[in-house]
Amino acid sequence: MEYNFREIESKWQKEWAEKQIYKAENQSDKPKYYVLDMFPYPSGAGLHVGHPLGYIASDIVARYRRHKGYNVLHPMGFDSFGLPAEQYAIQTGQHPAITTEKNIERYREQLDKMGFSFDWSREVRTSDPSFYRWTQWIFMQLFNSWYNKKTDKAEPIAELQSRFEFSGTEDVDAVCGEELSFTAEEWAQYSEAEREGVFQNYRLAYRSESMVNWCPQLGTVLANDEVKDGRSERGGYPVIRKKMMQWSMRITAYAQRLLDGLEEIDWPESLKESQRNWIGRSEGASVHFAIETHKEKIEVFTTRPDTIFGLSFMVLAPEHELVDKITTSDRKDAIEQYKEMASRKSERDRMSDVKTVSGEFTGAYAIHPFSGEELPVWIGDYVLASYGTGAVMAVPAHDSRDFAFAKHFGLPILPVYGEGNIEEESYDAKEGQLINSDFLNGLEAMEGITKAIQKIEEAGIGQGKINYRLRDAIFGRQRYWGEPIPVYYENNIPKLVKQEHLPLELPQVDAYLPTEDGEPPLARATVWNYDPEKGVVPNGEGFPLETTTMPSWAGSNWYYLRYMDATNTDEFVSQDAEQYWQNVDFYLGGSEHATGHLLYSRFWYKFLHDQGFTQTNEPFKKLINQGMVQGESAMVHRVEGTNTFVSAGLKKEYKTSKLHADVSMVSASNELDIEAFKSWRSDLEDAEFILENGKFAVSREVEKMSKSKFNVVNPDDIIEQYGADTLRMYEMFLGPLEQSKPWNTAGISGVHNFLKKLWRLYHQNSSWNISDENSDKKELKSLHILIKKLNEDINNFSLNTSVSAFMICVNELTELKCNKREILENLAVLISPFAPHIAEELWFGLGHADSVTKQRYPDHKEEYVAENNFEYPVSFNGKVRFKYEFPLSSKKEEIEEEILLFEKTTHYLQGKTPKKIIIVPGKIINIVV
RNA sequence: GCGGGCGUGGUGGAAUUGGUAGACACGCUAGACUUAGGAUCUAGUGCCGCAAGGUGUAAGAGUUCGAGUCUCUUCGCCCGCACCA
Repeated sequence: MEYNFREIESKWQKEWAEKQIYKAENQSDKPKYYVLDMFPYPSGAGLHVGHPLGYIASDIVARYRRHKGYNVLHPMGFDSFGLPAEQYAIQTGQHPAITTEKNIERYREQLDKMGFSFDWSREVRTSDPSFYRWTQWIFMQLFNSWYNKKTDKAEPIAELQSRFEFSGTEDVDAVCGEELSFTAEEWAQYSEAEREGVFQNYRLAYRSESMVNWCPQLGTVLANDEVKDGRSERGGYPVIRKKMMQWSMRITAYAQRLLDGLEEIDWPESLKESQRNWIGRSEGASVHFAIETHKEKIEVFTTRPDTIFGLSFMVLAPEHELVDKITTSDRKDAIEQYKEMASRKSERDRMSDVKTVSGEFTGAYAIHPFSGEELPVWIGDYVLASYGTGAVMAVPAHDSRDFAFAKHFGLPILPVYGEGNIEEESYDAKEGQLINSDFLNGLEAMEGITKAIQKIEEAGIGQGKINYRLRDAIFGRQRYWGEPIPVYYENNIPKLVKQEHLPLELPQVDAYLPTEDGEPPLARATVWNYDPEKGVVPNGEGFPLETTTMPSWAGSNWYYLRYMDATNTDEFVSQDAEQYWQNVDFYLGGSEHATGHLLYSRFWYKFLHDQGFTQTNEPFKKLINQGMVQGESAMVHRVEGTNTFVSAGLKKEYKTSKLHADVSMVSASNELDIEAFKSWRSDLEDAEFILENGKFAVSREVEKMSKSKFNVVNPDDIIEQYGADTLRMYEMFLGPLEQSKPWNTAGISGVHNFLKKLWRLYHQNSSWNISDENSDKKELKSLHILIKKLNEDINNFSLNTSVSAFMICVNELTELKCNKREILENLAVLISPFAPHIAEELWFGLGHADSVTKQRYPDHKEEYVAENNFEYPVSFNGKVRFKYEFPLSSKKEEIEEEILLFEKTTHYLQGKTPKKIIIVPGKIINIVV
């Protein structure tokens, strides 16, 4: 009987699906364990071998935990709103829902072949109205909330309203766009529109005129994390800065809590560091500077208030609102010209051009608050409008950027620390003693900061302040294929759609493009107005609905909560389900979501926590980033200007250019199938080949796996050839989970051979061959070492070494010709998380009717792992510690004899006698001296 | 520039956390069985050397009885942030 993986795998997959064996219950006496994969965007290309890497690892963990007696939630779904489906729709006119549905079907088919233990009854799709109705619902909660700094949590906006009615802004300490100040009487006089304007300043989901990243090619705005190096993350199109009325999320309200929360979660340090950088907390002071001949004050943020006496000028960002007000008439033209030039520069230009110093004098002077001296006010594009207050106090002696500016324009450089050579460069370190600084003289830098803040506060010109780099997240997208924002406009006042009208479903449109006058695609809909009584009505009736949609991260912000109670039609998740599952115990996904998805979902989770909907502080307790599986592209070398190809080893003798060949035409030993290559493309039909030792070789390059590089390896093909169990184990065997690695099919035969060897252990001469005799010590030892190793490895997510441990054990058992029932039963259970199909078949073959999945994972017994341990007591005090190995066969007497000899001869002991010796034959011993 | 991580055979990668470096696997070399199989089994395989032996974890130094592991310097690679005041 051969190991017929095709038959075995399809048989058990069918069986598992029919019996719904992986369905998780929301009530159980068992402890819960929530294993989550980052759900995929179903692209048209289908899955390649890289995608399932994480799913396999999490599936092993999920199956292992089930064996260990946990009630495991291991769901899967699809992040099905997104750009590619929309762009395909623009080209073909086909509704994105149709393409998406097709792609999901294909994904599901591929996933099913790999034997995953997902509970598909909980599947979610972000583009499904039954799902996004709750995304819209959460948006409404955010719209109806403000952030109270005093209680440090989000509270209902109605509560804020009653405060305004009672005492205006007095006693209101809120996170807001700008500090407002009005009395209850003034509030009473405000019109409805004015009031809403005030509320927008406080709501957690709000509209504001703000600088956005606008991508003309994509026709939409992008969030900061969707822009890389001044270009769009998707597509790589240029992004420009533009002022627009936009929906935003006040994530900045949660900056500190998002930072603090990182301490309590078990995530990779690098990922936490990325989030810390992104949040960018810095401590310092906010200082107001008076301007000569003007009422207005310039507010700056500085981390170095200690250097305030080294201040010699001020610089504003060109976009700063005070620039026009304070510029003197003689400087007007120059300033206008400079502003014009700065606004034309794209963000990318501005970043790539950090070395050129530029700026312009406004003609105005600010007053130094302590010395009373005049400080010229400049504008310069090295000051960013989006950070701090968009203005800096320039201390050229102790800040390299201010230094460059001062040198360039010949402004004074006043040192307040003696260190460094300020003729050459600024001295930026926060070390040394202050000089030339009045009341700060003689203080150490850190003391100087504290003292300066104290003096600034006493003088009433500012206060200590913590500033964050984190910006509010732009939430609206000028796209069709996203969740409609559940808002309509009554006399231009944004109002929420009634809850009973959710979901607010995407309307039909004639095309998926923006309109001619640049309105988002939803503006094309003819039925896109709202009547609070009737719901969505044709245009012409009711009030206009919002036409922008939510960004793709909206649904992925909270999908993991929906899995807990996926079919609930009354709530986004029931309290019972949420209380039971709480949060994700183990989350697995790529590191590319560090400052996007993983930050936004923590934000929403904390918001929902404030609302009393979630129990814990953090959504994902443990997180691992699986590495990317890259492709090994095959490059053929063509002699330039000809249709002649030269084998890789000879390419140096010719002038060649390279092109990608499809990896399916290349053998593991890099030999190209010339006939297949010729018939691949019409222009290659009459190609000629210069061989090397009778063969034509390609060269290999490791690149991202992609269709355009012809290096995609399809898991379906691997499964067809070797089976899902081999694929699963091989992907784990490839290397550490976190590490990126190229896919190389060459080694897969080793894993496949292992499974065949495993199979043979249970069979002899084509039939099952199991002995009911008792197992002997060697067999038990081999088994228990494996159990011990597996328990350790799976808990450490070190799955590659687990596969090796299986191989060692099976090699040993094969050598021992072991066919004992006790050993083989345990082995079937142990391998089940890794290779579930073969495990199930072996378990079945051992005569069991129930599924191997339900078996308890064994614990190892120390007595088998180290059965000959004994202690050798000696009297001696010291601290030397070393190890020595005895052969496996050693007897106690032999070892003792050996030690006596050892003590005499070795110089490590320096004539001393060891205190305690712990001995494990076959292993290294520990000698504590 | 700042922050985080890494560097081990021909290849993927192990190393009980300071204790036999190279587990396991691929590849390669021999051989066995064979009416050929992409089958299975045996032996070998870091490098130099016929061998004894020497040498060896990017390079150099240090701590230690002992360093792939700890410290410092240099080189190289990867990731994140970046005119952030």
